[in-house]
Amino acid sequence: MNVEKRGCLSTPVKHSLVLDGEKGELVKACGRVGKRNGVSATKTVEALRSHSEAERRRRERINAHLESLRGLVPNNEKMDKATLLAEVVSQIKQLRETASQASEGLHIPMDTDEVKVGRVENHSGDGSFLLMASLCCEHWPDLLSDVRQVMKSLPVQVVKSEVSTLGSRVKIAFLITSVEGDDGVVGLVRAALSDIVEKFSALAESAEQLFIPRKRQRVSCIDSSSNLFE
Amino acid sequence: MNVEKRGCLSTPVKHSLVLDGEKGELVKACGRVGKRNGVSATKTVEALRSHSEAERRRRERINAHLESLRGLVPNNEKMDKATLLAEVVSQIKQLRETASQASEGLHIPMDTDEVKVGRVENHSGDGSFLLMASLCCEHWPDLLSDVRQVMKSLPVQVVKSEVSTLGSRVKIAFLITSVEGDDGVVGLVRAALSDIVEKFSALAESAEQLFIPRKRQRVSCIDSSSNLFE
DNA sequence: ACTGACACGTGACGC
DNA sequence: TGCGTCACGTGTCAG
Repeated sequence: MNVEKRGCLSTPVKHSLVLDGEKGELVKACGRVGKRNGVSATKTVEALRSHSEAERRRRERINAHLESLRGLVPNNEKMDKATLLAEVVSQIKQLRETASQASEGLHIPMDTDEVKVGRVENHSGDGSFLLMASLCCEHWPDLLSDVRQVMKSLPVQVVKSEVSTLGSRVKIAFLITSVEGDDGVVGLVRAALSDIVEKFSALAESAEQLFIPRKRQRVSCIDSSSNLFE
Repeated sequence: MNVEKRGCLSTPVKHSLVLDGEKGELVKACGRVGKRNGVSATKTVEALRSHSEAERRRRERINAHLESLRGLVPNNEKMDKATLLAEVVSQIKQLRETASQASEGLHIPMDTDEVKVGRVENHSGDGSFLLMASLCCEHWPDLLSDVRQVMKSLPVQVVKSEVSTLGSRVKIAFLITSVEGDDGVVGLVRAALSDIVEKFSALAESAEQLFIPRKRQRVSCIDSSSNLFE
């Protein structure tokens, strides 16, 4: 067995004192007591009693949370403690997946940087092409200005834009048209947007590395960090 | 104690046999063995050993799920088993809330000005109140700056903000928290946001009245007018 | 009879 | 030191 072993298993048997019954009573002193059964015995049994009570409190706390978890999974009752936990972990994973899926269409920023550019179906066959572009990254003070400037420099026209924040993350989505129908413009937009998110990555790497070891907050979904309107 | 009690607590002490050591060895027979220590003893110790091994397997299963849960909460390591479970239940509740929230509010700007402020259910009972606020109005150049400034002056903290545009209309939605639980802050936020939309109405009334009779575009959902990044 | 699941008390370890 | 947390073995009940 390669796992670390703690607890009483690796030690020689003791079981000197046994506490039992509704009230703490010393029942057995099977091993060598060694010394007299005077005041030290009562002290020992009292310590033992408080110990077991503390342990019972801990168990009650854990089981209370476990029961409150039972109320959150679909098949709440009559479930193994282990399978309940398994159900909980799958529930969390599924919730995260659906949350991120909902954010696909709803533009909720995730915790990973990304740039996506794709062509939408031609909306009216008038030679112009419709593109859907989005970038997701950390927010920094001049992000919107930079984005504005970059988009102005591209041979596209922004039809609709939507910026949403979640904590310190920000996602900006565009609906843009381009008269140049080839795929070159797709790569162009993607490169420009990638430049922006990489610009921040490089900018952050220099300062972040000291006092923010690896915060990487997972999707805890509502947090109180900075946002666009700070 | 009114809870059902199971296990060895309510029974007189037994501890007839004790299994210990790396391999199962019978160490002590403290109580009355009663019968001979013949084949029945070896059978008993074998049963005891398989029992403890099964229990260890069960523990390992539970702890494995617990560890995989640790990987899903934000502060994964060095956390109490109980507080870990508490964190998990709050995580699930928050994920459900945000999931339901994401599905309901599409945040598409309408063509009528409006300000909505409402209280969301307490998200974790930690005294802070969660508010949902949104305003919808025409877009003008300094709208975002004004909103930013107003929100900064309020005794609230913006947790999430989302701005979407449709044509020349813009809708800005906030998820904000406030430590002051009374309804005063609701009115405060509503008044501040109403100030903003009225500010534009007054500003527009002076100039608009001549050359923009009644544009009133309906919800044609994707159009190519001005946007936030123009 | 046997297995799995639970609660309990207890030793070890950390602060 | 004492208090809290953990893993362990064990008694006990249900299927």
